[in-house]
Amino acid sequence: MDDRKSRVLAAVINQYLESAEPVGSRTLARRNAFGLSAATLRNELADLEEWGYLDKPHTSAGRVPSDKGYRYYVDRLLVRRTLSAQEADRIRAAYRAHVREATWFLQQTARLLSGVTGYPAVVIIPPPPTARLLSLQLLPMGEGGAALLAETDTGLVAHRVLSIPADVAPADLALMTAVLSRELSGMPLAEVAHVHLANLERALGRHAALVEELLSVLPGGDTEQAPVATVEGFDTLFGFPEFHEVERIRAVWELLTRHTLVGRLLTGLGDEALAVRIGEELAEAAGHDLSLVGATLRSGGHVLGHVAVVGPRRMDYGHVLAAVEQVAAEWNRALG
Amino acid sequence: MDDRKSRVLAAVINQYLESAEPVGSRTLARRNAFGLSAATLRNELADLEEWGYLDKPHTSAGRVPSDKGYRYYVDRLLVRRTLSAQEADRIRAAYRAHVREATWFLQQTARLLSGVTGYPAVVIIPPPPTARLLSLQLLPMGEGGAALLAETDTGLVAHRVLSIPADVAPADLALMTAVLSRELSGMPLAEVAHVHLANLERALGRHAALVEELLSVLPGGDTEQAPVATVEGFDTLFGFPEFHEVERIRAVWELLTRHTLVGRLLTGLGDEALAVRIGEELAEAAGHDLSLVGATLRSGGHVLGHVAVVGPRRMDYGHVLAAVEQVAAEWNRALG
DNA sequence: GTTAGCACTCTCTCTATGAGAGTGCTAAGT
DNA sequence: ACTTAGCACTCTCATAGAGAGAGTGCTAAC
Repeated sequence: MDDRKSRVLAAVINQYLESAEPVGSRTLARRNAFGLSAATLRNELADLEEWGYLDKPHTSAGRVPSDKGYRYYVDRLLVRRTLSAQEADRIRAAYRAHVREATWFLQQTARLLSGVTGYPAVVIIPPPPTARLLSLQLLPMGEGGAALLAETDTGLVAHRVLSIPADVAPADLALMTAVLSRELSGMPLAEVAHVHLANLERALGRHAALVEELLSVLPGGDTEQAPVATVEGFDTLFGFPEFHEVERIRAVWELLTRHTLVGRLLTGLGDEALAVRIGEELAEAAGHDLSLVGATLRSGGHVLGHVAVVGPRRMDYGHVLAAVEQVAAEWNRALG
Repeated sequence: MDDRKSRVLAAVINQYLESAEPVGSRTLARRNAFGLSAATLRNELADLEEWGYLDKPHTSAGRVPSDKGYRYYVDRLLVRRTLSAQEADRIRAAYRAHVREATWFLQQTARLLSGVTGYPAVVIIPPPPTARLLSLQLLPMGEGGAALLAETDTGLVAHRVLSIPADVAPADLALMTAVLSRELSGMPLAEVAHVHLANLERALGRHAALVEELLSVLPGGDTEQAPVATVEGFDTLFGFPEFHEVERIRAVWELLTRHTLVGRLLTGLGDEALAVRIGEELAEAAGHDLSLVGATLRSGGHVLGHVAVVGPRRMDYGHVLAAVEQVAAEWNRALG
């Protein structure tokens, strides 16, 4: 692949990113100052197609980038862009807040990323098998209420507000807190909901059953063992011609909202700091005309979850890469 | 409108609810045992059309119910159905949990209703001007963290987990809690975020700025003055032929996710216990082929918010009415 | 009041046609 | 040896016309 072919490939892809229409030799010659005629470009295009960088929808249509073409473009041809000052500020500002709730954080991050890029964004935090309970508090909360707060070593706090029977006094809650802290702290979160309460029962007496019930609603517990995932900006897809059929939209919806699918999508990123997956590389049937730009979220040393922008393969990779990278960096800084 | 015409209208609507296709006199005669010929039915249909209960998409098509037709059907012809035992159980079970968080409650309710009916469901709780702060607590939470818990007289609890500077000791938090409780309790929630802190400043000294910042992230405060709304089950719409064009889907998405629009939609219900809005009755441009079945959520005496199922006008009103009614009743029982 | 019959209307599907865009190949030019 | 003009060919898309199918409204007979 010589230099000229690279330039031609880049030109085809850039034009296709804008127009979403197959690119023909004529318009390519006219719009770019190659100093080459359409006929010469046709030869170049034929070579690029033969080598698999371009596809043709049908015999007499222009060329369209293939997965391999996009891949080459992203790896070698793309000029890494930096975000505008406003965008960078917007991202920094978002992480200046004091809030430290898992759900709030996820939603803010997804919304921010979708807002900046104009594509849907998804954040997922699988309940990490490694996450351990640091503290567990049960606090009186108005009449008949109690707050259950659980802090893990991932830096995020899970919490639930519960109602409790009237005959449970604040002192009882304090007792439960003491017992639970002693018995459960340091325990992997995944086990908390299933913990056998033999020890607890003796210590808690008549409240044992209540505690068991309370623990089961803890996020990450029985009722919410699915990973916590948030998708924002789905509606941006309505604007792209590649999703003008309902079936396409539906397939992407399915992909983005079914936790198992998103989970597979994002855990596939492993611990790469910044990764791009194009079309078939996603290895999801529904995703063959999608691309994903993702990053790994860390807390302390280990992998906390992933954040990604998902959009049509015809995506503004330069911009999205910069945005995802920046957001992940700010997140990691804020929680690291 | 004599009895026979009513029966004909009901038959047309029932058939249209199933098929989504205009109903012709021939099939109508064949499927229903009216003991009448197609020709006679044609006369009846012509009358019903003239009176505005039916429409014709074009001259030589069958009949389709009009808003007025659906309205008559819902008000007079519909046989109120009861939910199946399983459905009723499912709804009851959902409200047996001890959780009392606003967001959790909203999401559960919307998901439940959508799951039972097969249409999208939406729950909205506008920040009630009448809601007053009952208690406000600031509790230490792990290292560098604090939980801000605010209980209002609507029975739901708002809360945020925050990070705080390292030099703020638990004792400081206790002080803040005491001062804030004294100064703010009984205050309408809407004012809390804007409260002038003259009194507080004296009492809190160097922590005043911090407190001010914390209060601003309180739900219902500055950063979240929009009503809390949740939509679940949007994807059910993909299955209906009336939404097979992306523009339709997009319009409904817009309607359901823009808080101002949902707000208008649902506050339009006033305090009706159970209400049906059909097509143009919604008074929303995007909603002219939608219907809504909504109910009012109460807490104590006053209106807390609304819950609704939104779907195509061609909706299984009997089933949806029963489900919405039941869910609202359970909610009101759980929080009343 | 009900029904059969019939002309009429409108949509939907299928087919044919032509315009437009683009390709691949060949032969000539540099 | 590379580049370019020219041209035949292919494929899609938009348009128009024909015919089938479904349904209506009206009339006249029961």
